[in-house]
Amino acid sequence: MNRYNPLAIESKWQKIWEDSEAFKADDKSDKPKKFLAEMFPYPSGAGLHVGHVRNFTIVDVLARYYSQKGYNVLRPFGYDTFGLPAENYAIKTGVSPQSATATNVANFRNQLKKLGYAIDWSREINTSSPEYYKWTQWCFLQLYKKGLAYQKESYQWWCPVDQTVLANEQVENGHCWRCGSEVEKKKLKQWFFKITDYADELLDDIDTLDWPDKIKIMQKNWIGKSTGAEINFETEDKKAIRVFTTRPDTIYGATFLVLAPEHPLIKDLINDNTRKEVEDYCRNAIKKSEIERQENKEKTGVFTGSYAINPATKEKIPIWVADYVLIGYGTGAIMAVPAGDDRDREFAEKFNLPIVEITQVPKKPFGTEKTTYRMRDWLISRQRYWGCPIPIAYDKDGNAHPIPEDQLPVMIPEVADYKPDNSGHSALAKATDWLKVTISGKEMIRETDTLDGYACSSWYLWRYASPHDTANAWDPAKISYWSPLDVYVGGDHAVAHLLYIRFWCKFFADEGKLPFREPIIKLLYNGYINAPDGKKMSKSKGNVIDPLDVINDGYGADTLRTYEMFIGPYDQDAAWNPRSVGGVYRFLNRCWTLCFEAKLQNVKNENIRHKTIKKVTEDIERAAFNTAISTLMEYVNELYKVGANEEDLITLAKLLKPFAPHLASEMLEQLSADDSWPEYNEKYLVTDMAEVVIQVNGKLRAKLQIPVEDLDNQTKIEQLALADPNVQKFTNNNIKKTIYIKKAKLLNIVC
RNA sequence: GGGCGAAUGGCGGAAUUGGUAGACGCGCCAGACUCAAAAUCUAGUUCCAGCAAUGGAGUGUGGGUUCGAUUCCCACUUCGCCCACCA
Repeated sequence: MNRYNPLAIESKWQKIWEDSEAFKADDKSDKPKKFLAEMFPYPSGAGLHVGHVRNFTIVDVLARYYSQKGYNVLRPFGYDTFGLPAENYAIKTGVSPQSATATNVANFRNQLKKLGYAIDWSREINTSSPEYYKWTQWCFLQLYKKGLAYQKESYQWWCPVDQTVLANEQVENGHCWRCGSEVEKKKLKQWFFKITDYADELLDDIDTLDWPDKIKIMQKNWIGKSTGAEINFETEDKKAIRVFTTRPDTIYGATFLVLAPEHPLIKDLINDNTRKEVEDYCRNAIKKSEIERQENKEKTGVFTGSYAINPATKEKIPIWVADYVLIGYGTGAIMAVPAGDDRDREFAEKFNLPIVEITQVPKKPFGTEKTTYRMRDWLISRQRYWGCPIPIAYDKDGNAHPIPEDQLPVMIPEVADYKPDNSGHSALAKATDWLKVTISGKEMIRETDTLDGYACSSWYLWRYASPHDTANAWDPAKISYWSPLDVYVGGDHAVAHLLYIRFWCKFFADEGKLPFREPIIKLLYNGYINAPDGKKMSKSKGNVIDPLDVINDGYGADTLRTYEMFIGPYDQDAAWNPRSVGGVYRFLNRCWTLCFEAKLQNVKNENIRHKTIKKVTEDIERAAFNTAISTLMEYVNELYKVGANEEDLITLAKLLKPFAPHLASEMLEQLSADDSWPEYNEKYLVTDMAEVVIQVNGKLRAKLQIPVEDLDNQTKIEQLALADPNVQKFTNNNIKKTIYIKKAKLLNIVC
């Protein structure tokens, strides 16, 4: 007797798919298209983990399902290869990031092939290859030309260990998202993208997206639009202090002003008595790490010595400095209304400032209407070697000049030592020859900052349309055929990446380079897979499940894939259960046995077969992969009971193929069948007899088998129900009314 | 502090629009096959009572709406995630 041998079957089909370039997408086709992708991974040295497998398998199930349905499917793959781990590894070992990245990509590619993914390998992209980052630099220059890439000196998050600036999104509870060390503030000249120009459109278009509400709400909160007013308060010597408030109507209760410690007017408001105290306070507050500000929410502040006039009450009110007012939001100054705002009240109580109830509301509002956003411009400078060089050079006066497009890419030079120095420059500053560049005949020095990795991932989906184009970032005709992306799958970057890619899409649409304003139609945001103990998998805890071990232990890729789809709803976190893996293996083994070992039976299974087709199809459409698989399990269990005919096995193999493509291909080959997605026929969904549930006062008391044509005959059903002894026991001939729901095949007798 | 979500057997989960709660899988239990084990197959498995038919209870807690509530409403408890002095 033969046995299900997944490893033999899988290597056979993987070779067939590779040799025939089975998943090469067609740039022109009469068929409707589907463009599907996962959030491309950072290829770490550890290789694939089970979380990747969940993410990529969802895409693969959809890609195979739509192919089987007759769509022209584009399912490419890429690697997000710039980043700190490769650079830190280089600093530690001397192995260049270029070389470590090549090794890791090759390892990922081999592992992906062992999973049998339906990837168009001719479209593989890699953000750290010069052919790719040339166009990342080109994108930067387009933004620069329109004034959307600009330099500004400001206080920025600085990670003292990684020696780099971090964006707001890369600071988690006052700690660096990479190395976990406490971050500090540093005043630096940095490059920014002006994402705030698109704040309104980014906000308004969220409602048009077929994305999870959770993500949409997070993006809305991140953008944080609020409308209010800016009001000028004059000091006694006629200096204007502009404040922002969402409640201009509370101005009669404004009893003092508060400025952020970084506010530029502070130096004009202090006097000889207050100078030292205020300057000390500001210096400390600016230096104070965010973690200290958070841990100690006790209000602190100092009086400047100056007063302003409340334009509503004409009262003289003191001007204070306090770090609970943030320089980056509004105008960096507020009118404090302690009677209406908890923070202002706390401050007033601590410093004995007047708390005045709001007695009137101004008929004509003070100030001018103003909208503000919590979202700040996107800080893109990174003082790191292993990133996309910013295509800028400086003349001898320090003025920035773009590198001409025909001089792209600005290549990453080879260096001997990858360590950044402590002057705030990356290791690129050590490449002395590379630093020198001639633009329009003038000697200049190159920018040594590199771009935030999120810039590289802000356009990669469009590169998939024409990954080898040497004349364009993306081919206009091909991108209009494939884009926008129909389904994007991932479990990370709810705000950052998914907001940035929307921003670039809108910008390039305005440039006439993209014929759509939203890059991703549908987003599936998958949950994490945790260790069997329910905790996060981590090397230090030693609870990591290696997906390649699961395959090589003999279960095979089909079991691994099917198990990860069966583990639970795709959007929820799940804990790995080794025993359940065995259960899925048993299921595939039963499929194999039915096809290769069992005798075909002359049975009529139309009803169960067509019910199965309908349910599995609908479940895949609504991304309920776990119940699609349980439906297939029910079908197999039924076929074991009643026997299977050839049509049953063909249908089973076709429905199974998105999840277990190797086994299904083997079955289809044995059955000499193609893999076209089966259609169900409504006429087989109905049976001769139907079960009607009889309730008395909402409690189940009997089940009746009646001919289907009698389902419309309520009188007859009632008669049959009342003839049932168990129903009689509970009704006692005392019936108030009956409710019959045909759709639910349910009769409720109320008494 | 604010926002969002979740809570169902021994465990993971199902119930898609208010209509038979517990599909499917794990585990457990019994049987078949075997010298035996593994593998495989068959049957059972929410709890309580009962040989059984069947009855009672039951979806975090307390209330409400309804003929009927895991599903809708109100209050609460616990857990998870996100944001967090944004005026």
